[in-house]
Amino acid sequence: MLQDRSPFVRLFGRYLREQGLPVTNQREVIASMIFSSDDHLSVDDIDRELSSSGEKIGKATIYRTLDLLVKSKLAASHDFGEGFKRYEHRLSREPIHQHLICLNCGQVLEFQSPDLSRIEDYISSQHGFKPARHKLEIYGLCKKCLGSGIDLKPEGLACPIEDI
Amino acid sequence: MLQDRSPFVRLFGRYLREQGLPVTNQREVIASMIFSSDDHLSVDDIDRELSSSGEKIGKATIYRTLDLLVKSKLAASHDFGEGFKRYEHRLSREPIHQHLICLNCGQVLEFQSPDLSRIEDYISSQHGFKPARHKLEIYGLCKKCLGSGIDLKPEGLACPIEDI
DNA sequence: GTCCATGCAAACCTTTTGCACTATA
DNA sequence: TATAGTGCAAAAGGTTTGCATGGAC
Repeated sequence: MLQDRSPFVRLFGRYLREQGLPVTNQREVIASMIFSSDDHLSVDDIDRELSSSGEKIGKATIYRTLDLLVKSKLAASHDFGEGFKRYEHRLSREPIHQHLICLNCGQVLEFQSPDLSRIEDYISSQHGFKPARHKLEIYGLCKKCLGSGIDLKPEGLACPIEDI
Repeated sequence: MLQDRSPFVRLFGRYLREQGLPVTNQREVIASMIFSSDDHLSVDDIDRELSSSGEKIGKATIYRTLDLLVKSKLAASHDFGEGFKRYEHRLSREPIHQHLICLNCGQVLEFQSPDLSRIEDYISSQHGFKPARHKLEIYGLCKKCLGSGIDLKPEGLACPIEDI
């Protein structure tokens, strides 16, 4: 059971007012949907859920509102290589950019590793690079899919380099 | 100066024959372009370079050949969130999936961190996950852009969560 | 001669944009 | 009432596909 997330919708309203932008019903509905779900939602997910709850909001408005949520830093967008983006709220203090992604069922699990920022700092300093954010994605098979006997098959050359 | 990469084109030819697929001139030209460059090439990069060297190869053929190169595991595709994919050869024995990406000029630097596989193994075991591959991307500003005084500005709420 | 690849154009999918209309403040 | 948002449809941009032709084997 999720805690009440309506304060975050109000926070988004505050952001809009700060920017001199109108707080519309559509924006609040979409924000509320993002804040109420702990999943990574696609625009299509949102559109389908809006339709099934009787809301009539155009896709363009969904895209435009998601842009605002990302700009406000209350939400973040991800690209898991599916050909479209997914969006999630950023209610936790530290945004998590580390994911375990199942290649079979597409489930996304978040995790955090304190060691990772050490790696980020070290590598960056080695290259004179100023890091702003990072993204670690581990692709593989989740517990559930492993349990149902699914396996991944390699398909390329057995040993590309040594075989020349 | 790059070493001679034509053996890899022949290797790709071998892969095609193994699969019962014809080895065509277009496929060899595209493979050769991938193997001769150590950059991450977009389909557009390839198309432009083909045009300027007088080759007339359709975009569909480029896409289809890149698919084959990826299947053969002689090349890999990346999505850096630009809205299109980039391709690179995988001639190094261990494919590198760690990148420093400049948010200003788009330059991509590869790096390797031995500590990362430790993290991958540890996290995976914690979640009963079977890792197949990973991707670590650090976004920020490269040395060159930092040197020319570029900086990144945050734009969201100063402190989204505490401010409710 | 049989497949399969190629090139072109059309289709596709996600995302963006233009515009007439409506709602916010 | 001024300004910006909304919805729709069209456009845009990357990628895929259908089909007639041409090339590999």
